[in-house]
Amino acid sequence: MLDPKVLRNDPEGVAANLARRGFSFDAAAYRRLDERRRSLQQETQELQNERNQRSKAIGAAKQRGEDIEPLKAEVGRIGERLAEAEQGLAAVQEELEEIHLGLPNLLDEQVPEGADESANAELRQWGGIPPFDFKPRDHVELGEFLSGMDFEAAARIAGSRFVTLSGDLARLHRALIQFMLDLHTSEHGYQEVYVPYLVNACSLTGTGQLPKFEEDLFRVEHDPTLYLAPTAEVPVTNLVQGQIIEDAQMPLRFVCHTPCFRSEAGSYGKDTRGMIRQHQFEKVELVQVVRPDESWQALEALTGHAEAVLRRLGLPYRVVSLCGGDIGFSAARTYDLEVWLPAQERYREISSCSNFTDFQARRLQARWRNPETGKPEPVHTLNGSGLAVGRCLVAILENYQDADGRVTVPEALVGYMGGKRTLGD
RNA sequence: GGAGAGGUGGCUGAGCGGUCGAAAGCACCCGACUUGAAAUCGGGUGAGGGCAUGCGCCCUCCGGGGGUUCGAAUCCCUCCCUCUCCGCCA
Repeated sequence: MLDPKVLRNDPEGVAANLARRGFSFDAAAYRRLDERRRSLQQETQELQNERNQRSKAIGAAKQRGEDIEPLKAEVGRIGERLAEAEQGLAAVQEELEEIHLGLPNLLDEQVPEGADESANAELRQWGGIPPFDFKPRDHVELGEFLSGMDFEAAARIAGSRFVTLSGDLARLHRALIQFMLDLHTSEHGYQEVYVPYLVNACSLTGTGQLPKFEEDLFRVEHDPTLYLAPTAEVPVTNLVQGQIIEDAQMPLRFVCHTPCFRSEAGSYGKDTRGMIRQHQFEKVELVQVVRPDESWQALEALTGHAEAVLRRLGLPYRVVSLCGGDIGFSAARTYDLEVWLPAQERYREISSCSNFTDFQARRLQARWRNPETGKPEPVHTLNGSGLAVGRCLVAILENYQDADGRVTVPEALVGYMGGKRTLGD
């Protein structure tokens, strides 16, 4: 949700900013609607005031033992007018609320102009593009060779866009999770949390998935108030929903491993092969709740924490700043980490790190007590994958393969693999 | 699923249908005392919004929604949540 004062005072400026996303906002219509709200509100409040005054007078008259019947009749008539005004006001407010929940966040100045991912700006690369003196296999082939990655079994169990892992691959998958959690808790100052995987509509509205993106979610048929969480961002950020956080508590840094569930409606042709795009995948998520003046600095730090995972694993990657047309609904600025996949000969997203500024905080009513003003004010929230586990597994298989299809275990994971250094021996 | 108790300001916790936005305590802020601090004493301190934007005036909010009433934190209905006991169960 945008700052209502900004929206009211400068709807044209808001419209200009949102246009960079390709989002059209009718500032003039908004002004008219807000004017109507204002006059209806004034009228309603005047009538409410009048009713309150007269009702109090009735109370006083009654105590004096006077006849209050004529007074009651008079106030009754005000009540009728009031009910009408209140109804009109409620309708306009509902209309405004709907608009407010549908408006994406304002873009930060530094977000590159552009309509789609081709306009994303590369900020840096790490690890270069490693040479192969053979034609690298993709992770599906490697999974078949190593045995333990089974899409057909998953299809029997659930359907398409699922996978089963077994043996060393299942352990590697778990090793990645453990490694990431340990790194972020022991070296980056995050507190590990465990949260519900089913979330309600209020939480999803708070982080911005609802009301606009319901089709991306799985909803529980048995209890339609619940959805499967599409990312830990939802339950973890909602830890601060409705809270007023003391200055001394900040910044809050949470790390959380969860499964993520996405319907992938509208991506029917995309990434149908392999583990890249699944209905269910694991992620280790980083969430920060910070003072407003520290959020840009926090975004750089958080991105660095996600990058550290790739560096420790020795996986080549690049960092891109998403352009206006590619960035998510709630984000003011987003850095994607893209890992190199030799079989695809391209970089693929493995982490997305965003500063949501006060956008989620307003929806969540997550505030801190600003010591300078003594007042509760919206916090800033951030999150980033640290990292997507399935894609990370894919990247390791593809980058660490040899000509025979064996896979070297990255040094950082050997301890988590019980000392095992090579898969497929 | 059955029975009971309860949901009030940052926290704890009072609250006869009318002067209750709400006692008291804690916490916090200012001041006094003190070399300083603690303790003590005095005063202040909820949130959101509208008008004025100089002091200020007004509205809404006591889990959510609906109802009764001139008037509801207080009465009625309903839903949600928390706690205790019983049943079922990983």
